[in-house]
Amino acid sequence: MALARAERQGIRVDLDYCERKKEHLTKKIQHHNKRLEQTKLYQLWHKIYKGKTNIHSNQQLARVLYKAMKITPPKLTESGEGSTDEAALSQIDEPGLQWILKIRKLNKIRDTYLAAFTRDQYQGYLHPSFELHNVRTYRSSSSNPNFQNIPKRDKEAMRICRRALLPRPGHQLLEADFASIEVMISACYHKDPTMLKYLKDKKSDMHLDMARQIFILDELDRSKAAHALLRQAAKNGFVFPQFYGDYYANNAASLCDWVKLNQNGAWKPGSGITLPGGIPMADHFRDRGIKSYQQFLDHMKGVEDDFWGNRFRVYSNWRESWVSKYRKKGQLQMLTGFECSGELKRNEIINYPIQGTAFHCLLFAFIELDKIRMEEGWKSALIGQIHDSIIMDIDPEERDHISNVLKTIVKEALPKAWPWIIVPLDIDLDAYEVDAAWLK
DNA sequence: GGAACTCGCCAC
DNA sequence: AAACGTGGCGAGTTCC
Repeated sequence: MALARAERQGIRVDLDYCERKKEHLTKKIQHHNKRLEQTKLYQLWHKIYKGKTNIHSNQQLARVLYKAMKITPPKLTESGEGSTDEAALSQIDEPGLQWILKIRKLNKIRDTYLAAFTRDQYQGYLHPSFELHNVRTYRSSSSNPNFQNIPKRDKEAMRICRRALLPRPGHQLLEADFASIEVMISACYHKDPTMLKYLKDKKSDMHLDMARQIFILDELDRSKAAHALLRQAAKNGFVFPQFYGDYYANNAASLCDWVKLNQNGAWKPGSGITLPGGIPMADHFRDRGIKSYQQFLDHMKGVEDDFWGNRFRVYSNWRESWVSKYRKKGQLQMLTGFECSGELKRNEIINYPIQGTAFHCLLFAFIELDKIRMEEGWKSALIGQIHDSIIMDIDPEERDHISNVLKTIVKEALPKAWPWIIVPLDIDLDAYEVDAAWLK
């Protein structure tokens, strides 16, 4: 019912802006099209496909690149065909591909996001569906339009799309995000003492510790830009993928992307990002006995063994026993009481309970907040939810009260209702300007 | 002309 | 033993 009420409230959308921006994008796309048509790539393409030439066909592109031009595919798709995704194309040195990538990106913004906003709006408001019956883990899904995948990381796409979404006049948009909710919930299952210490002690920093170990640096200082990047690399290139069931060989490749080192053979002195003090990453590693990608791979194998065998031994044991229990019973039961059955792979078995339970914490907060909103007759509205965050359209006068209510729900009501929560949950609020779109 | 499929790409 | 988890959706393509 709380989700249904959010659907009915809706999100205000700037229709004039959407129309203007779609036209603007169309002109830009036409311009990139003209540049593409001047390339050798396109001329060969047109020679093969004549009147059937379609620059949006990846099947045609694959045949031009990998058959006609005899380029070796840098990577393959799931079904074994030569891939034409961004990662593949950016490894091919062929003028023309840059225009394909630019056109793809602008098309995506125009046809997936802005077009959906104008198509799905009713009287200037979007009413995306939030559904609870689609996802195997008991998370939610969203559609018509999907409110849970609006661009954020790519700054250009983010600005163009989010500029279209507004608060009601005189109001402001507000996001309330659970802090590290999946890691917090995982700890409620495995109760690993090392992990619990990381989560309870605000001075400790798991990702920084992992960066120290991965990059063999004793002194790491988050306030230095290069060190902050190494921490990000450790977090997104090792720790989180490991939690999801990834392994060291993939991590090693990803980490090399982060620090700009080769993924084959020896590392050239002077290569890689520069560390504080002006030392190149490759030289730093060389002085510590790692001179090539192969040696880095061996190093990462050791880091992984230590991660699960020593640092998070209890977490690792929980995974194994959780998998055996599922295999014995054919079913797993979450801390919320929800069950999953059917054929599950190892990584699914260890991920589902964490993902589903984390979302149920969000749902608990969403429902309680909505209840209090109705009881107290707020002008502010709950308008959506993105797995671990609540999106509101608020009256600025009510902001402090909403903040207090939310903090109380998350820090007091939630752990009281669910005593298996043995970690300190928190939620961070982030408000946008009054009358401003969904961007900073 | 619609269903079902692949591929690519956006979010958490 | 296994090799990153969950979705929605647009465009192209193939099948019926």
